Amino acid sequence: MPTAGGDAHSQAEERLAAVDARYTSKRKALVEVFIRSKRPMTLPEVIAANASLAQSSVYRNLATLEAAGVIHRIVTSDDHARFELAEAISGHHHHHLICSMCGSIEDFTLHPRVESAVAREFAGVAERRGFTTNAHQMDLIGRCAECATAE
Amino acid sequence: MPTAGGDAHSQAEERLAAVDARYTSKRKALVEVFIRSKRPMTLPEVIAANASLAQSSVYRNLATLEAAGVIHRIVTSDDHARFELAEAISGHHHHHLICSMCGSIEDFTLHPRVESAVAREFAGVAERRGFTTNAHQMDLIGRCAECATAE
DNA sequence: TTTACTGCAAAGGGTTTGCAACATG
DNA sequence: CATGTTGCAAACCCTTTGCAGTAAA
Repeated sequence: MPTAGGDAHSQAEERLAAVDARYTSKRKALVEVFIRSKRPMTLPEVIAANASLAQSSVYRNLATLEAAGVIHRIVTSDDHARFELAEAISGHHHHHLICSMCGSIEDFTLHPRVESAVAREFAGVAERRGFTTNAHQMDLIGRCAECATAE
Repeated sequence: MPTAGGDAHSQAEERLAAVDARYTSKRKALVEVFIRSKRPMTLPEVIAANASLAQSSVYRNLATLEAAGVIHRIVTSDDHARFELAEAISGHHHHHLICSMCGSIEDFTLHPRVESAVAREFAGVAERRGFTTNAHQMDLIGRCAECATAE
């Protein structure tokens, strides 16, 4: 099931094609930034990673890639939204440690046993409520190691 | 542990006092709006529920109440943030069904067994990463019954 | 050549903030 | 009285959008 890192680009191309969008060099460069990154990134971080990307185009391309299911957007109370490769692309189901002080986000995973127990529960709830579910988010909110000592 | 609905006000007063803030009539009215509401509310909804509340004061008071641990803020990709009573006040540990089309939010709960299995996992992860954890969020993203049929 | 994409600059809009009047202890 | 709160209006700033030029099918 997990997708090898290498064909994230071809996956992206396919998914874009399914939405009648092109996999342009700018979009490729954008996806490349996320492949290289180990954690969700804000827009300034994306542009810092590749200065040839224009702000408005990045926002537009992230929206397009999100609609195509290539990119996932994470919104916290931090100023900037953060973006990462969608799980279907990264092949890496995970959760987030979100620092409520500095807004940084790290990934972590759960034991498969707990993960599937939760998934079953979620499916039951969704069905009972007539809710069509795409995804869940299961994140830890707190203070990262740095911020905990900083204070 | 769960707090009876009735003393949400006194809890709020205590927590505000701990932060050297007053429990003014406006703040009381604001908390009252949340006590009466069954789901997280946006700012326009709060003001619609009590027109005597001024926008900027509500934002400021929500920030104060959030800092005091009385109110919890939920940010989604919807335009407005949503607010609800903090679990310590409502005494009601729950999760959210978030509609990615209309932004509406409903509450739901999990079986205590699954809930505590997840809590244990989270605690372990937090410890290993040096993360000081206050809370977790475990929400379902999808389409509410209305939006699913609407399309 | 037709349609999608890009980038600049400007607009949009939820949230925050300055400040003067007010209430509270 | 001294300090915290309120409300209006203006400022903020992340994000979106208009538009003219450019690349791709």
